[in-house]
Amino acid sequence: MAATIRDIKEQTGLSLATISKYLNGGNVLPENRVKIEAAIKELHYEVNEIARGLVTNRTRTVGVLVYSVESIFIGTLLRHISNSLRKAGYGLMICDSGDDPGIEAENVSFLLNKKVDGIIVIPVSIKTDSLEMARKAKVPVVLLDRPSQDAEFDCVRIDNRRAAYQAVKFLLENGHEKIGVICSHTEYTGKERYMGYKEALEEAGCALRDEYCAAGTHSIEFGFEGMSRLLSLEDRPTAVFMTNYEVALGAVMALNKTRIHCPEDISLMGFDDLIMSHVIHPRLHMVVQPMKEMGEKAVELLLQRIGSREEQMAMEIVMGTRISEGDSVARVEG
Amino acid sequence: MAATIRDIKEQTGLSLATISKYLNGGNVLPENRVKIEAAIKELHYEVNEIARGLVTNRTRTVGVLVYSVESIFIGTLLRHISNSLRKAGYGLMICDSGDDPGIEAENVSFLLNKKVDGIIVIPVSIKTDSLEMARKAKVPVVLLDRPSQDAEFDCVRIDNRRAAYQAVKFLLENGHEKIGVICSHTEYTGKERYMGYKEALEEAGCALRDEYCAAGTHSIEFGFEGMSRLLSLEDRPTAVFMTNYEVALGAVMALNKTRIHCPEDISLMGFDDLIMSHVIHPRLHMVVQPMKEMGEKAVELLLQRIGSREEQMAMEIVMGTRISEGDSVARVEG
DNA sequence: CTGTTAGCGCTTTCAG
DNA sequence: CTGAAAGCGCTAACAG
Repeated sequence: MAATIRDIKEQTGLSLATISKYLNGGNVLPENRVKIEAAIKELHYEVNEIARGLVTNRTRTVGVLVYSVESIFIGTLLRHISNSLRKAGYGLMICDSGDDPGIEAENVSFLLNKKVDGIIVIPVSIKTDSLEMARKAKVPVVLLDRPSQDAEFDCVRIDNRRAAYQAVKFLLENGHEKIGVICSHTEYTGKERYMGYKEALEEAGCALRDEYCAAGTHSIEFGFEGMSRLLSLEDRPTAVFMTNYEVALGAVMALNKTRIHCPEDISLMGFDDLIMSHVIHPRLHMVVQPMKEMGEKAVELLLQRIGSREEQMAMEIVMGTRISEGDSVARVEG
Repeated sequence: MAATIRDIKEQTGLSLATISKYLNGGNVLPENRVKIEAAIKELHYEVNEIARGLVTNRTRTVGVLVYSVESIFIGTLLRHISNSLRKAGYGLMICDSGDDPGIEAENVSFLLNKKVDGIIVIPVSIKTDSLEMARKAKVPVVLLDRPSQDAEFDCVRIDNRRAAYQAVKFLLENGHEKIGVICSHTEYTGKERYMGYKEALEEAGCALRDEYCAAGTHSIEFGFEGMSRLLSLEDRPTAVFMTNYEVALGAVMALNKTRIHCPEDISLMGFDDLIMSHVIHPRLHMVVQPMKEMGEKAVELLLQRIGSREEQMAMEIVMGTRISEGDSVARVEG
């Protein structure tokens, strides 16, 4: 059996209270501090977090609820979240919702049952009914990547619409007028990014052509299909905006199946700088979100909420994005 | 505050013991059962897992230690593990080792501190020193995908060497003699798969040509680089075996940059049937491992170990693989 | 089958 | 600053 605080008591002759106080960073006479530290070392003592949790009602564990653990985007975010949490001594309990709001709700209740101190969620949708239980239980929740419809929860995200707007504007500034888009019309980020695309075109007085918009899901499959569709058009676009990482992967594969070259024949603008970017030639121009900072901020905000007793107003942290330039956008003459 | 077993006691007039017994599936008089159930419903009572854990020394939580949470292969495995675990009422605490054995060791100690009931690990390497602490603490460990050097731990995996052997044999049977390989020489699976490749060629009496072996890491980047290298050879191979998913992705991208076509000009054999397979044209022939079954088996074995008190001999579960046929292998005439 | 009684290992008043 | 004592919410003997 592992050593307990009681063994330390025997070893040092001090009382439980004193030892506990030391363990929690309280002030203890130097000589006692030395004794305790020696005993801890000798007995390989480590605090039993479970017992501590029972009395403090804190488990030093946070739940992380993601819409799909298979997504590369999520994987990257997860790495940063996990690192930050570890640094703070917190563990993370992961739940995969499999893109299903019903499972998401079940997972919330599971996590509450596990008595997590807080929950970071990358939600399936902006309808966040599934999170009501957490609110009732007064367990802090921080949304990541996607906000809730009514801004009732803290959220860390980017301004998807503006990011897309800037990306398309970049294409416009390079003389492109026939700009296609491959996006998702089933998810929040995809829809927002489409709106940004639309606004940029409208502002520039460009006609919005239905056939230039390939709307499906944020998946490699659809990226492939969408790009194939755009390329087969009689009057095909001179530039294409791909609204997420998976879409861009599939789209580039589709392009590579053809004789059409980037950037000579067609310009490309992607979203999210993940592993692929080091592989694709030419290097893609793309919108970059600060993944690391987003993960860290979400953790920071959550821990802050966990730390403060009183409830506060929900807040949104909107991170900036930038366009990383590659070699995939050509200048065309109007 | 949430209701406790004490509130149920007040409500029903029964003793703690009876209620606890009911909660743990024991036999209780029908009338009492009804009373208890009514009280539970009314008070929204839920067991406090923390308190239970303190006395039973079980947390119903297992640690999952992965070499990198960003890998798509891991993501897929994670989904299956997480599902199985959830079904059994277990939570999973994830730790990302970032491909670093040092961090892996730290994570083990972190998980032990969190009092997980067992650990599933997809290890950084087959040198599993980092797991010694778990063994000492008598916390069951099940390895997944990669075994430990000395087979000291339970393990669920495939026979990488044989799987590769069969894949290459398939190519040989289709008349190919000039077969290239893109593999990793830094990781266990890559090395094993290379060995399988080698054995198949030797058995068939084919010469092993150094320039046909592109050895690097299991990454998209290296897949791209390796394939580029093979394609640029004067006397290039007629078929290429790509020993993992990321490598195959990169390799296909490299191929698509050229005028060389698959399967007319070159045949391809991949490894792991993940999302990509639905996108790449022609559909790849590939070695398929039973990801779902592997994840499930690992969980099953671990829970079994957790359940039985006595220590048993380590066992290996080696799952079968199969070759999924696509359109990427052409028959060539010897 | 049910109730009583002890704790699990730790924190936390409250005195001293 | 330190110690004694109570108790977090639950399970596990052991009687009855």
